[in-house]
Amino acid sequence: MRTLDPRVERTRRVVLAAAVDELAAAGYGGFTVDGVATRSGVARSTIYRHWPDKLALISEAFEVLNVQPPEPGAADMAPRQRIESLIGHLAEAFRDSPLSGCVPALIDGAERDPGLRRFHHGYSARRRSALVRAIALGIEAGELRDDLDAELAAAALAGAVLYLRTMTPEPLDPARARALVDTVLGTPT
Amino acid sequence: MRTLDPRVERTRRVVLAAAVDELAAAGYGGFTVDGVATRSGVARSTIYRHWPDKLALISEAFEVLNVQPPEPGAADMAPRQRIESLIGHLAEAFRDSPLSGCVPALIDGAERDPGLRRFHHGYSARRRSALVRAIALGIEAGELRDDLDAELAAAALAGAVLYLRTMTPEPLDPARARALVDTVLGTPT
Amino acid sequence: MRTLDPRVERTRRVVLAAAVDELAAAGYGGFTVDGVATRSGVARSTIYRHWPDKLALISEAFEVLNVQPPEPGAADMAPRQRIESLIGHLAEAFRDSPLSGCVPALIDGAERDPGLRRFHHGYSARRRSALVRAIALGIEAGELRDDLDAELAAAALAGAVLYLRTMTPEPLDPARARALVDTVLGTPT
Amino acid sequence: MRTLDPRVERTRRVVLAAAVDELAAAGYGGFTVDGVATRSGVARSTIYRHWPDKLALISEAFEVLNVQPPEPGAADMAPRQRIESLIGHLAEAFRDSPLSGCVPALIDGAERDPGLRRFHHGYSARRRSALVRAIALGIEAGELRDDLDAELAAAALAGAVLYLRTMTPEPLDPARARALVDTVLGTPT
DNA sequence: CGCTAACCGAGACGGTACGTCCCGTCTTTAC
DNA sequence: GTAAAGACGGGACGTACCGTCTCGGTTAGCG
Repeated sequence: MRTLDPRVERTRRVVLAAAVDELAAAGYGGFTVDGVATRSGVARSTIYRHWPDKLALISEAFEVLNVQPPEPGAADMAPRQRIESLIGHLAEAFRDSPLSGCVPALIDGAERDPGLRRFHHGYSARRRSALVRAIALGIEAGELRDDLDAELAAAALAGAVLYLRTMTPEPLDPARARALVDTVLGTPT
Repeated sequence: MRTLDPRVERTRRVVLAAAVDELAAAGYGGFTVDGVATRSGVARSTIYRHWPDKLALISEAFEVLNVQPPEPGAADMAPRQRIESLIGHLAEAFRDSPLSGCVPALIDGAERDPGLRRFHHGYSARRRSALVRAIALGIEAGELRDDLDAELAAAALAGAVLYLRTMTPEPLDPARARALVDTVLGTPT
Repeated sequence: MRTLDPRVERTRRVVLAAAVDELAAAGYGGFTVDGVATRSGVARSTIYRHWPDKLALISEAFEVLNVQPPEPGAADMAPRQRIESLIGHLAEAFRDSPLSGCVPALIDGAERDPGLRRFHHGYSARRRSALVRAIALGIEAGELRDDLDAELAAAALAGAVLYLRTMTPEPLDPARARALVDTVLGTPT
Repeated sequence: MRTLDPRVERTRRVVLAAAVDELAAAGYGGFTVDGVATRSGVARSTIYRHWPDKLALISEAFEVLNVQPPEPGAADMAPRQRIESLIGHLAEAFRDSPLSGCVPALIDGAERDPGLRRFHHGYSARRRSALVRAIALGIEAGELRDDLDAELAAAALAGAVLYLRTMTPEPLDPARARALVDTVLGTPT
């Protein structure tokens, strides 16, 4: 059983893709195994052969979305530029990507299911840490105010994107990422 | 129909209270009319006589939670003090109040149901406006940096509270509200 | 709740009728609640509201078949005539009636389910007792051989009908009921 | 395929044995290919390689049970003795043998499946013919009443055994085989 | 202070989705 | 190269809610 049966590989792939679609379309609450079966063309019984229940499927579908933003040439960027880039990517992801439609579902789901919560918090921590690192570097380099709490600043930056996405009709326009950074971290002198 | 039948009044009251409990306990997804009926001791049919469907009940349950933080003596406070107070209240609400358990549900629910979304965004806007006003006042008074965008700053402050509540295991400790304000708005000179 | 809700009465009636059909068509093994739902036009969920499970429905469907052959003027008949009449009716029932198609199902079902078994044996006993009584009367009256064991003779008579129905392609022709009686009880002198 | 692969022979043997067990334990309705696979230790797919479907396996399992009662020295016995012996064997088989548990299943199964029905009726006919022959001989020899219909008498004798097995809680005690024969055929003078 | 209108409880009903179990077909892997 | 493993589509099971509906019984408050 070392090598994976190609049928299994194929089934897992198409079902997960369909699950992501379903999640974005119907949300955590409206997510339906029947819907995934229909979308994917895979029989319900087959889905249940691979995932013990709906929750397991949802959790794994979320993991599919977990595509870390690349950090190419992170070292080459000035901290502030790096921060703007990260926030820009975040705003982008929260506006356009399939992830965007799933964020509310993920937040609610994490509230109910411990496993999903673990995944969700872990993923957020990983994403956040890049931002925290960049802010800390900026402070160290004297490029940012030294009264900043890097953790809180990161939470404020990412939180603003989250807030505008989930609490207002208009998510943050990626073009305004710089304005946000300026507001929170101060205009560079 | 001017005066309300006391039976109706009583039914609406106990059902809504039960609905809030149910929401906090089971979340948006696990919310069950049967559950509310059981909790409240009111028959399911009676509930459906007063609310057209589950969503309407949920929406109205949320409105019950909508207790605007009082603004007594708002004028008496210095803007910065006022901001700290508002954020402190927000952090409090997001940690302890029954509202806290419902926020994730509300976020996901708003994503699916237009009516709930309207309510949710409207409510957030009302809450946010107090913060924006205070920040604008602070800028005007020269108490805050003049390169601040009041709207973005408010989103960053409230967003940090939201972010820590929904994306990390630990919501913001109200005692750290001041540290957050200092980080986002700058330490007062 | 003394009087029965007419909807309930109606549902029970049409579902049981459909269940009898299904039983005759598909047998004990092939019996399907879905099939009954389709036949009856009653929703599956409604069926399950009235019967806890498939078995309960099957059992009650069998009871519907339990229409005791009338014993009008039983006293007026000579014992032998009475016996021939009973066997004739039995042969008739085993050839034509809806019961006929269900007998094999009943026999197999009784083997698996204790409740069904109780019903089945009790019903058989009631049916048999009329025959036993008639035979005993015949012996007493000197109309039948006195070396007959009434119980065994009844089992042989009813058993022949059962045997021909279940173990051969051709059930007993009711016209041959008399021949059967003559063979088992002896030709009247 | 002239000579049988010993592995095939072995597989057929153990699977059939397991099938008989399964049949007796679960009945026609509860019979499960999975169950046979588990009981026998042979993989489901292997079973399906040797039998086209569940029914074929069941049918052949029944044939395993088809061990005709030996007729050694049949010629040596007086007809009546021969009849008593046959009925005694039958009563025995219907009380103790693995066959007994399968009879109801066989009866119901034969009702639904033509192939099984053919087998079932054919087998019954073979078994019955020995009885019919013995009765006919007895009539010929003047040992039995000459108003007997041999076929009906055989059906009555075998039917009584069947009836008591399937329609009453107590199958016929083999010790009472003689009493049954006496009742149906008359006490020998 | 009695009548009428409404509210209330109980719960039947048709649906939809869940997660389980088994069937019979089929591919894939391993011996 | 054949047997074992087991994936797959399919379909029934029994459970849990949903939202609609009908039915009597009670209770408020108007006349």
